[in-house]
Amino acid sequence: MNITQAESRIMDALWSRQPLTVDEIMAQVAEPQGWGEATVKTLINRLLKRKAIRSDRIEGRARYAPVIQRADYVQAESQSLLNRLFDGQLTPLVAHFAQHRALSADEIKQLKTLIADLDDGG
Amino acid sequence: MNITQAESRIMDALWSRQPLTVDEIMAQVAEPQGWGEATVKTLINRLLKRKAIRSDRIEGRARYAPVIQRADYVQAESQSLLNRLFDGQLTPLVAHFAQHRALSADEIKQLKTLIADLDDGG
DNA sequence: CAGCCCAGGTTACAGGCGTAATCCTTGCGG
DNA sequence: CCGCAAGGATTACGCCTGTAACCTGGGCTG
Repeated sequence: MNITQAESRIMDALWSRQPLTVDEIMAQVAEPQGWGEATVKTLINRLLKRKAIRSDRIEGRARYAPVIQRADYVQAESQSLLNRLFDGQLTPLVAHFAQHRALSADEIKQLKTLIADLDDGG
Repeated sequence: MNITQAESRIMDALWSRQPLTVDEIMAQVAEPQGWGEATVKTLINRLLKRKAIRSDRIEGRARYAPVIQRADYVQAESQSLLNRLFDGQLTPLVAHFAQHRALSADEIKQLKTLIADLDDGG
């Protein structure tokens, strides 16, 4: 279920609130892109065709809602990146950021807390 | 400096060893893809044109070497993913994996060690 | 010195993606 | 009941990407 970058903007709108009409999606999505309505409609129809979203006619208007879950999409994208660049492992990615983006003390603290919680909770 | 997925296979070869001739790249790259030589040549030329790699004629043969660094590429790709999916933050990505991919005890230990070292070393 | 072969460069082409205009359908107002 | 407008579907189109065939210039061989 490949979702392109442009399409993912539509998905984002629907993941944040659903179901939405074309106009409502336009409102959420047109912001930085400056897309025309026709463009949004095309994206919607491509997503429909691939069953990534679904349309229900409610009160005479078509409303669109996501079929695939955001978590699944995020998972697939992230795992794909890990596979391509970090041998499928999460730790090397964190290590990379540690070296090359100079994690702030705050971020390190957050991570530490998170990991600690995992230990406890898991 | 956008590098496509197919192109990144060429880059991987050159990052692992350089400079390489077309034949040598073929040897490293053809493996799972089953690419013909013409395909590899095209990819090489596209990368050349965009100055992602460079060619030097050594002993009468063209040898190719990366111009852009792997770390930079990895950084750009990773940051782009974080921006698109995790609000630019690393911690939410780790948190996501913690929830959805059930990190193994071993991975958690690795991460913990890594974070601890960051604290010390930084 | 002529031709051939090979490495390297140039052109090709189909499918996907971003972007959009155009067409069709159906409910509503007259 | 008829036409029109809004909404939704269909078609369009150029660029990018994956994949590859073809052309060319220069050195080796006879």
